[in-house]
Amino acid sequence: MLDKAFDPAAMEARLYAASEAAGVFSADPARPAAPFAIVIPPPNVTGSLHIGHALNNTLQDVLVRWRRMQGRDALWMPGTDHAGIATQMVVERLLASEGQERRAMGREAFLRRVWAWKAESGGTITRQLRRLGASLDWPRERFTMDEGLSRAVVEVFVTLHKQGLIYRDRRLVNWDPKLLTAISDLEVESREVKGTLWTLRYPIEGEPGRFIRVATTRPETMLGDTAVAVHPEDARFADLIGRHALLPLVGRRIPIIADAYSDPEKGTGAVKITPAHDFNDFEVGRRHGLPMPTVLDPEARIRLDEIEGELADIPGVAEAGFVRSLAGQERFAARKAILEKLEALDLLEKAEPHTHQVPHGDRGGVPLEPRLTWQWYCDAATLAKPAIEAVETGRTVFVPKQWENTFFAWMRDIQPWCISRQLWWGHQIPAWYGPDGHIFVERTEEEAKAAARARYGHDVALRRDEDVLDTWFSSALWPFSTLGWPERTPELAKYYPTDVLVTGFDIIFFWVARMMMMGLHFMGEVPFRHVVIHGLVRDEKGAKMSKSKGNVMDPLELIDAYGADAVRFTLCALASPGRDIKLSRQRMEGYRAFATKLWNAARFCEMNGIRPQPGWDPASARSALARWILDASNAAIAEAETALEAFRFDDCASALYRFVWNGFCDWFLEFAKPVLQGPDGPEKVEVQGAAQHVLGVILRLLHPIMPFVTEELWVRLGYGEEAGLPRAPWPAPAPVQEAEVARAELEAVIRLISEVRAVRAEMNVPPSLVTPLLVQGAAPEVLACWARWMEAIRRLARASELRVLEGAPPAGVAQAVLGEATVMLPLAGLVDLAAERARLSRERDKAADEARKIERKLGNAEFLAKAREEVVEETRERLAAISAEIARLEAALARIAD
RNA sequence: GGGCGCUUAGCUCAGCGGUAGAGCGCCUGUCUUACACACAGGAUGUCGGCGGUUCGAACCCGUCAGCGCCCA
Repeated sequence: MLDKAFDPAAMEARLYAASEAAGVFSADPARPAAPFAIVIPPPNVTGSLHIGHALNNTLQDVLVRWRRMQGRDALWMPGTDHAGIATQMVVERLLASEGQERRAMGREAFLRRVWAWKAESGGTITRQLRRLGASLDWPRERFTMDEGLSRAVVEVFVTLHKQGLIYRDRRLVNWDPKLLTAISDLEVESREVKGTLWTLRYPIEGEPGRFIRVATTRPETMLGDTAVAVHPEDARFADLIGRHALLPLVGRRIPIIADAYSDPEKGTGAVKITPAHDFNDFEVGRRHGLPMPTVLDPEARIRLDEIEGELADIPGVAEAGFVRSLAGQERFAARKAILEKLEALDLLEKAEPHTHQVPHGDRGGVPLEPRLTWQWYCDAATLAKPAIEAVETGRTVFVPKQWENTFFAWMRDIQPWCISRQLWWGHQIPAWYGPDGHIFVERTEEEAKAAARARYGHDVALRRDEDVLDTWFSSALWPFSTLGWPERTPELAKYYPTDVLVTGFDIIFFWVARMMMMGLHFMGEVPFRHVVIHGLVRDEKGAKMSKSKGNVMDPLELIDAYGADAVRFTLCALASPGRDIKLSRQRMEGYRAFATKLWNAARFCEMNGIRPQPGWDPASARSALARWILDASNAAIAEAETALEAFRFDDCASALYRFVWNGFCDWFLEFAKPVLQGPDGPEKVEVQGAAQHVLGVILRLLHPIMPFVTEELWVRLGYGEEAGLPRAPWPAPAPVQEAEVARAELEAVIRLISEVRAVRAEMNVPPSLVTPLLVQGAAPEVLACWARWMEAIRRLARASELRVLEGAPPAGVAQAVLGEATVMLPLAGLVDLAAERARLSRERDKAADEARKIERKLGNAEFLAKAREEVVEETRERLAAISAEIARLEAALARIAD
């Protein structure tokens, strides 16, 4: 016997372990079944499961479990990402706590340490995914830094380099002065900062006392100014174009140039140009062939080596000694010193409060410095073209389609992708430098040496590039590198392209776009057919969850409290496309109640001799009740399937919720009770047969969303072996004879019971009081139908009998109008006649309102002429029905008039 | 500044051309032997404002307002 309530904590770990051990989550390329493949968005190896992962992986698991049950050879590829910066930071912090430092220990020792950390702590998130119930194919688990994937990375790098799509370039990059590495445009987060706009005066050469005023938010970079730009059509400065200003403090002669970049409306109309420290200035510098001295070192401290020779002393303008004193100063300290000096020289005109956007590193969180450095770049624009085309032609479809615009906007204006990082943890770039600086990009050191020998005629010492690749470079290969590429494995042949990618919109650029580019370039085919984009999980007030706000909901804690099934069901039910999810504990309580409801329905079945009957044939069902529930379960199957095909997890969840709770429990089991508790016989056998069949359908339909409670019941009730449900066949619709007739029959009974219940409740009739039902005006077939269901009506409507009223009704009746029939409940002494009159009048008025609306519609000649015929017909029928009802209500009122 | 999305019952959200829906909450009643994480019943909406298209608009188009996100 099942316990009174189910206890998820007691069963989840056991059930998962059994399935995993039985290998039911494993794909098999040798199986003839059609594939269904999803690759997991690899979580950071440093990560632990947060609510966003819970959503993302629940949705994937629902799809995978569903397709697996449909008989597909389903592969859900697990793995983690080495997460360059994040992991390096974690291990560096660990070292710091031990009083150690990365540089002091050296690269090799540090990397050994990271691997040791990974071996010890890297499995956290994969353990947590198991608690969620994620049916990943664990034996295939991969890591972006493992041997095979690293080989794929080298292969891709070398190939793209030989194709000219990866190259070295010296240009401005976003430099993180805290992490001391270049980062890509995408890792830049612009933050609004309340700062100051300073107006500086640069003296005009040869005209003492005349100045050009420039506005800047970054006075500390002025040491690297090599021009002042004004708009070519700005009359105020026309006579200055072509002349020179004297750069304060430094004494450098800098030209006043005309460039449309300078906006006459902004600031003073003149801007200082610092090509090595500002992206816009860099472009101006390029256009005008300006020198580009760097005046900040990697840690954003002042450095003077590139301008040392230019330092001069000009009274009232430049002071070489002062500038030298800035060397090594941190950028914000230098800013302060420079402003003070300018003020002292009367070259600082004003300072105004100014709010502006300042680029920050998304990892380090400090303001970035544009820095002129050599880095490796990937020609994303070239790779993007086929990816754009693939989405345009529908080879890959975004769901919701809306997101394709976001994808296009990014891809059509894509910039060169800076792929080198000045870190140690990651894939080291396979490039070696010869003594003359020539670069050899090869798969191995041996090949690089051979290439060098071929070039120089003898062996030379090669120096390997120290940098590693952007983490997203290896992630971009994930859909094929995990399948064994560059080997031509059976897995690659069978599962690529994968079917679906499920992810959040925040990584469309980082990851989806890059997988599209690399997949198309190296596999010649898109990496996935559908990209399902889900929303962000927020707290119940709609605020983003964050540690600092303290509103984080920990999925593991939620699983402990409500069970994994309830967490999963909640996430599915709330996953409306294109919307963020506002998650609340209250919602989760509601869906835990649903799991309990299912458990108790199964318990009821068990108590009433409802056991699995594998050979039971639904087509043999004769009774209306059996046919009705079988037909309803067919509808539920269709609804669930349609929803999942469209990635409508919310629709799937609500359709199943309704069917199980309202259809199966509230009506079917209630109707079944009189039969089940009555004498043995064919009727009971048939109801038991239908019940076991439909319960089996329910357990399978719910399994993708609620794998644990369904599997526990599946096994406990005897539907199958342990670990059997994940591979049980997805339910097929059962053939049902004359389903229409059964539907009409049950609808008539439900209607009667509902109406009688409503009347009783409104009249405050105590449930303990049973009454006869007196019927007037019912069609003979309806009467017959009700008679057949008398036992159920007796229980559910608390009726003692149902009989046709001959002659006048007794005094003190409450009445329910159902179409042509009127049902009366004799309640002499109990019924408050005034209340009953009020209730019936209210109903009458509502019906009359509705009738008026319909009449107006039918009175409109244009409606009759232009509306579709079925619509007109339907409207007429509605009017007829409602008119009849009004007449019955009037009659009922007349019967109890005072 | 550009782009996208949202605005429907107290709350969270479905519905996206032909009779306004669900869950929760609220109110009333009930230990009716599967389930009080339950059962039965009830109340609650000029579907953000305005204008247009249409026989007919929550739904399509325009416009305004408020909110949110992304990119400059």
